[in-house]
This record gives sequence, structure tokens and C-alpha cells, in this order.
Amino acid sequence: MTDDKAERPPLLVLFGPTAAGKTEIAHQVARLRSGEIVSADAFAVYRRFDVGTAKPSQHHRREIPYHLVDAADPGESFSAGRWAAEARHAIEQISSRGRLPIVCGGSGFYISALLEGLPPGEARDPDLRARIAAWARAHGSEAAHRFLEVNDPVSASRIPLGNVRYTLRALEIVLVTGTRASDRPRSDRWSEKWRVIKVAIEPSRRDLYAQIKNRVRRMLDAGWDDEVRQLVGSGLSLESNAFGAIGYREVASWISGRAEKKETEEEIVAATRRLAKRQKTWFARERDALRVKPEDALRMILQLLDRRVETEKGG
RNA sequence: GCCCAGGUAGCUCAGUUGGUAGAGCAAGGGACUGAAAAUCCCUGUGUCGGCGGUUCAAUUCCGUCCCUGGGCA
Repeated sequence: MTDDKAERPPLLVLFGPTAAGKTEIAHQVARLRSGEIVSADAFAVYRRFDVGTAKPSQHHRREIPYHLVDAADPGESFSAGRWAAEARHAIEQISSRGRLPIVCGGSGFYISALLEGLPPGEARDPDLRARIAAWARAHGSEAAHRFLEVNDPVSASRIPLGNVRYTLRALEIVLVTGTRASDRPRSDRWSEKWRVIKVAIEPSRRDLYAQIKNRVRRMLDAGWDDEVRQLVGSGLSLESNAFGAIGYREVASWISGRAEKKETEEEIVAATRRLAKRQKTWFARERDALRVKPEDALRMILQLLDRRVETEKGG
């Protein structure tokens, strides 16, 4: 069993809150251990959303291959399922080239979709979704929740009355698949092929907040406004999924004169902190992750990778 | 100097026909089955501007002072 485990190819998975310094750490690991990076970031996938999504720099991207950055047009709606499928493919390719796949990002749901899998089949139907949403608007969200209670009581009991999005999604699953969302299998065995090494980057709250503040200011001074002007000018709707990225709508308000730069900055900082909090909550469930401070991360990760190699040679 | 309007949670404000007060936002905690940087759930003790007075009881009524807007001089 131990030998069998040692034969599995390594898969490094790096996660943590936004602005924790994950990107730089992953990049250094990739340089030092022949790695390639798979970005686990729900908004870095969108082309032309560059400044506000803190994508790796062009310099970094020339040095190391980055996967799933700029993988979709801003008008597209990405999804955890699509990301996980593409990420799995990329990881297999990287590994088959004898290089180290490094998953790095802060989208907890995406990482969970990658490692644990999602139920088979998308169970998605945009037309039906629109019709259910219209029905819910006409009859009220309570009625939608009651309808779910009849068709999938377990999901209904898990989903708060106020969470219309989850309620409608669960209804969509029942109507599309004929199966209750709560009955769908939610795990597959993909990750068993790998020696998964999970590392959580955990800065102190004080450091993280300072980093967030600095980073938002740098983004605002680095042409975020011009980027938003171009996106809006090209006809992209503010309602598009990509525009849901923190800060983009705030910057749009600022450049249209509806908000001051200072209050825009404050709003974005606050929204980013709230994101970081939700990310911490998400990652707290990863009990088998090595937890490290950003300043120790590179050294600890290299140690971990090298120790595993030693074990393999020794075994 | 005079006349208005205000001073209530970190912020913006509601309210108490007198029985010590509550929304939104912020903040903190949590959930997460293909929109996830999304969506949602939980958490509200604050000299109700200061000091006096009336009252069994004042944040509420009265007086006075201070502060902030606006107006008149």
C-alpha cells in the first residue's frame, strides 16, 4: 500500500485567501521543481479581466506555463464543472510530460470539484432555468421553496428560505434529471490516482488586511479604470458573470462619476476582506492540508516535495 | 448675535403619545452539488450630545450649555 502510494505522481495543491501571496509561492516552486501551474481562480479564466483579478504577470507567464488563465471570453459563463474538467486534463498532460502539476488558487468550490468531483452530468438547462426563475418571481421565493420541499425535501431542509439561487438550482436539478439533488453522488475517484499534497497558505489577519489594502491601491493605480473603460466600451454587459468579480462594478461606478475614487477603494477593500473571510471558512474544512505562513511556505513545500522523493527512492 | 433643522450602534438613519431602543451598511462567525470573487444564514448594551428640572420612572417633556448644518444680520 505504501509502495503503491509512492508510485503515484505528485499533485501539489496550493490554496488560501486572496492576496496571501499564493501566486508568487507557486511560481517559485514551479521554477525550482520543474512545475507548471494550473490556476484555480474563477475570474482569472476570463480574458481582458487582468488588473482586478491579479493574474500572474506576463513576465511570469513567459517563464512558466500557466493553465486556465485567459481560458474564456468575458461574455461566457464559466462553471466549476468546466473548470474541473479542463484542470484535470491539464494536470494529466503536465504530469505525462514528467513535470510537476501545481494547482494554485482561492476558489474553494473549484478545488473541491477537482479533487472530490461533481455529480455526473451538468444537470443544467438555461431555458428551463430562466423559466423557473420567472415562475419564482411571479409566485414568490417562498412558493419556490415549498415546491422544492415537495420534490426534494432533503435539499429543501438544507437550503435557507432566503437563498433563492440555491433553491432554484436544486429545482433545476430535479426537473432536468428526475433525480433529487440530495441523491446525486458527489464524489469520484479521480484524485486517488495522485499523491495529493495540499498546502494552505495562512497569513495572519493583520498581514492579510495590510496586503489587501496595498493590492487594491496598486490595482487602482495600475490602469484598472482603463481596463474597465475598454470592457464597457466593447459592449460587455455589467450583468455578465465576469463583471461579478470584486471591484469591477465599483470601478465602473467610479469612472462614470457615480462614486469617488476614495470610496471606491474603500468598498473594494471591504469586499475583498469579506471574500478572504469566506475563503478561510471554506478552507478550514481541509483537515489534511499543511498549514503554513506565507514566509515559510516555499521552504516547507520544497522540503515536503523532496522528502517524498527520498521516500520513493528509499522504498 | 438672532431664527430654523439636527446631535441615537463604527457609518447613514428610524423610533419611543414618558416604562432605558432597531433597520440598512460596516464588523465578526458560519454554510456551500456546474453563476462560487457568486449566493445565503447567524450575531445588535449603545453614558439615545453634557448638565440640571418635572416625574414613581426621562433617550422621550421643560430649562440651559456645547457641537454640526442652513438661513437672517
